[in-house]
Amino acid sequence: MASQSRKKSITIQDVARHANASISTVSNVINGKGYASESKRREILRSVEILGYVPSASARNLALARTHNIGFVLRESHFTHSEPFYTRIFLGAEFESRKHDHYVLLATIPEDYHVGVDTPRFVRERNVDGVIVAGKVDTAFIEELVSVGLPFILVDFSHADYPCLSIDNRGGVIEAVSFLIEKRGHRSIAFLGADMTHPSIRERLQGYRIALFQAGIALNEDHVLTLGSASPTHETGFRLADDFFRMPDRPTAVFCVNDAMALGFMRYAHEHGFRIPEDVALIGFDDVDGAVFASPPLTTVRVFKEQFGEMAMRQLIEKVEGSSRTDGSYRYDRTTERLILSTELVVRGSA
Amino acid sequence: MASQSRKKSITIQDVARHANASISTVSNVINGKGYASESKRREILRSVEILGYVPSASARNLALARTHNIGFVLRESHFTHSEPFYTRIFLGAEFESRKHDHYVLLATIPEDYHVGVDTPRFVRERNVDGVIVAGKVDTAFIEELVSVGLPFILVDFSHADYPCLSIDNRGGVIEAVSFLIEKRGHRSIAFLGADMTHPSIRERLQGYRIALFQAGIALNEDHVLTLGSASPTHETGFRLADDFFRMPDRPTAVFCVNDAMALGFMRYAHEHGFRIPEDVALIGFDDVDGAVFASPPLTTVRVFKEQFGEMAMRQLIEKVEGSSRTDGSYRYDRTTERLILSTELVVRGSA
DNA sequence: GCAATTTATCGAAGCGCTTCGAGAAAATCC
DNA sequence: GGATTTTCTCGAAGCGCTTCGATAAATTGC
Repeated sequence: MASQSRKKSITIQDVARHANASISTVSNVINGKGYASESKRREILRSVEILGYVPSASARNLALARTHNIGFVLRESHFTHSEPFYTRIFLGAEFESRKHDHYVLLATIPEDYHVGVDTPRFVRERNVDGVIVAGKVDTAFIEELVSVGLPFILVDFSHADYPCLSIDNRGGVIEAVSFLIEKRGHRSIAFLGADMTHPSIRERLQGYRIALFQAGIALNEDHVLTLGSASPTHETGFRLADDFFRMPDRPTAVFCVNDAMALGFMRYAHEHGFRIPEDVALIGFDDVDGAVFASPPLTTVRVFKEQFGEMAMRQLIEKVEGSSRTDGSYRYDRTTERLILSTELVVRGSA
Repeated sequence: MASQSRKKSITIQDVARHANASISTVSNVINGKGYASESKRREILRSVEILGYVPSASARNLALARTHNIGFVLRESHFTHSEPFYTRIFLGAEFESRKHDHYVLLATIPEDYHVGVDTPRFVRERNVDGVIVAGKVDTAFIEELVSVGLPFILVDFSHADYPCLSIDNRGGVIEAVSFLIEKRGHRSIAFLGADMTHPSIRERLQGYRIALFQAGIALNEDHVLTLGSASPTHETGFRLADDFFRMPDRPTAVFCVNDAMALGFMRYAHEHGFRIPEDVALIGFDDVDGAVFASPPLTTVRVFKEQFGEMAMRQLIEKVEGSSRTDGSYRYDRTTERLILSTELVVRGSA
């Protein structure tokens, strides 16, 4: 059974000996640098094949002062809810990282971050070449990243002038709300939100306002229901639904700031005998997995999450590679500082 | 703005110089090995503090021929569905890994695995000290792991004689079904399943049988509804619900092999006007996030997923550490080969 | 045809760390 | 008090890789 002797892994030395070449030549051939005669190259490659040589990452990293790791950071609460949204982004990033021969190290940080205490191990140990920060995090963390000089990119969040990748929140909401107005004939539409300090959520609110404005509908502030600083969760949606259905002159449609809330809203409706979309039309944002399984399936604004993660990873690696070339110092590339990913309205049964 | 010069990171050399000691002494003090006078030790520690020294993982790994990485492998489909079940296990593992100063590298492999082609990069490059395999994977992969001599542990799966960690599937189902019988007075209970080749699912079926037997209820094979080799997904649950509700002499309660299926079943019921638990009582397995938000909230068998991941990580690291000490060869510790985690019945509205 | 390039190949120094002796100094033993 | 043993400290040899010259051979230029 599985008693296995530790295999002495074969090194570049072995290849060199086997191919009758020097270590440096082998290294060059493998990395496609420098010169090498066709014959030598072939022989070395053959030896690599025969011996099954695979370079040691540790050794290479040590020599290159690179780690080939990218850190991925989110807030604890995001991951603990196994938030499908960020999970997908993570997935996209992970996927992309392989193409570039990088690994992704994950870490979570608490909501209120304390520099030093909560510092992810991989930044303390400088065990990553760059960091992807997903979602809203304590800005103290971002500043720490800056101070240790680690390249990073913010995803679905923004802060000061740092490079970031955002969703087209405004555009997405405008499309959704305009759809309710133009295609479905609603004139009275509520906005349900939470955590209104979040940049993305503010943008969604803006989108809502703009869409109403464009349609010439006066904004009724009573139609904007938010739960202070609560997170936009299923639970929050459920609670706001309670407020909503008690409204005297209740709107005929609802836009929820994300799908989790929309689903919570939907559950409330179910449990209280309100019908969707007959009694109230509902649109969410994100297009999470559960959206399509809801009954009725949720109409929502789709965000291409995997693509989002991929993009972030690509941007970051580009920056990292760039910076390692011009050794000494690097500068963020102004042209790719802020990217915006567009969304797509997915019309299903709820609206 | 963020133009930042690459900081020359400080090394053990710097500490040695600053503390007026030799490199080897510094190394010893840091790792708590060998001898060191109290004065020297203090001085060195102080220098470490002042200079903010953090050992380079690459260098240490190279010297120790260890990576301090643990691989976590699942099937693509599992992760693509952002399967909350495995995500949680991953989380637990990730969490535990930090305590032991390890990182977790994630990889997915396709359903039908081809040795060599699909080999996760970290096993090809021997970039991990051990591997956690979550869920059912192609056995070819497991055999590859054996052949390269990488320690591993199977989670929620088992194969041959390899170390594994399982859920108490049998016990969990027995508790659930007995509950339906004894506390809720059901005498006719259906079993909905899928992917019946999966060890865990077979065990659940066994549990179902045992519970009926214990209650002196004759097993009616027609009450076991399965969808060949399909996965136990939301969709599968939905489809089997259709079969179920068309049954001439339909049972009064249903046990679904997991929550995803139960939720799918529930959606079907909703959409077709059947009421839960009035028309049919429903119990799932896993206690996924969505279970509590369903209406009615789903009664289910809770699996402690995070704990599951933690446990797997602890086991694996123990094995890895052990093996690196007795250099040369290691042997699996027979006493911890197969661990079983118990479950808990969570009674909510659906039964 | 000889200097100037370009191409090939290699040895050796280093990346930052661990660890194995070896040599001193201090403590312990009869 | 001399022989052991224990404690302390350090230099140096790796770990497997990249890379910077150096050297030599082949190619080019005029």
